[in-house]
Amino acid sequence: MAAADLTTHPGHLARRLQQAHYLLWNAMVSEEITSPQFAVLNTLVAEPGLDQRTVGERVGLDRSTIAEVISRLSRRGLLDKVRDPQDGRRSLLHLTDEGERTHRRLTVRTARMNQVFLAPLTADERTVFFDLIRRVADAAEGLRNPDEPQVTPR
Amino acid sequence: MAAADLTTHPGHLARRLQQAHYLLWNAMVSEEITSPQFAVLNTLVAEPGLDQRTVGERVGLDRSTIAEVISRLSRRGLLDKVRDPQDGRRSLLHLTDEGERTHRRLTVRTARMNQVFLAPLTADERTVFFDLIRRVADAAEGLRNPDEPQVTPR
DNA sequence: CGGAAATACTCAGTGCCCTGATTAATCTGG
DNA sequence: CCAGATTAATCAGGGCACTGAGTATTTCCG
Repeated sequence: MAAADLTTHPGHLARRLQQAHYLLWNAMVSEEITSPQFAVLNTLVAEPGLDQRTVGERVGLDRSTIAEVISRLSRRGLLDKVRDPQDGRRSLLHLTDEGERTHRRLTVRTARMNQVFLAPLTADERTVFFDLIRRVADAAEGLRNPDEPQVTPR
Repeated sequence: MAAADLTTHPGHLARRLQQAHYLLWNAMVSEEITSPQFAVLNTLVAEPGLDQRTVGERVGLDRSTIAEVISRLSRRGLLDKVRDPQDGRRSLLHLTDEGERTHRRLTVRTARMNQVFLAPLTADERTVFFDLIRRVADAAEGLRNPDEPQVTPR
């Protein structure tokens, strides 16, 4: 009795949206490099030499997950990992030439995939789509870190 | 050079949204039962006796994942799994009393959590939020099964 | 009837995602 | 200066998500 309607549950919709994206990514972008892996490459293109924890923060991955993703990228020779001589706890990350080439190649394909993914929406709707999701995600993340100012600097 | 802006990548936003939901679920609903597990319980409340594959279809999980989720729920005594005497390939699923109690208890908490999760949006915005996500997810799923009629019967 | 095709499920393998505990290095205050 | 707190990374463990291959059962058709 009284089963809930999952189509009005944001968590269920978020999961379905992510799954749909996963499948399209595999079909249109790459079967080797995943979307989170691309996010890491993209961050290191913008800010080479970041440490592991900060990269995780940029792309929204916790310490354990970012360690796994980086270890896979490193194993495939897409990035280098060296101990910070100034602070022996940190590992500093830099893309290899191969890593930069891969990023460049996938950037083009990712843009194409996003076009297909968002095709059902008009330009105005896409703006709203981004805005609504961002607001919900940001607010929920804010609940986790009550110490941070409500508008995160940066 | 030329790093992409991930805040305009729907896949990245979808992942962040799901992670935010995961954390809130853990904090406000249950640390034992996950959101996909609740979705399975919910489906079996509405339609007892479904087979495994159909449940997976209802909640959007592939054959392997639904098998794992069901095995966990079964191990915890929340559902029973019996071979269909009419068709020896199928396993038919029914909630136990404990499973129904758990579903009832979590339904209340889930509703509360959704309120908190969607708090940043007005009532109108929530409607748009659901509509946009559903349209994008449905369209992407449609790309996978080109044989299905564009408006799925049911 | 009987073999080929389809179907439901399982298994192995890869990757993402989190928490809690541990280890190593740095920083801080008395 | 040095003991305790903090921080970066690792490790163990549980769960979600997919693909490809394999098994058992049923169905379809000649």
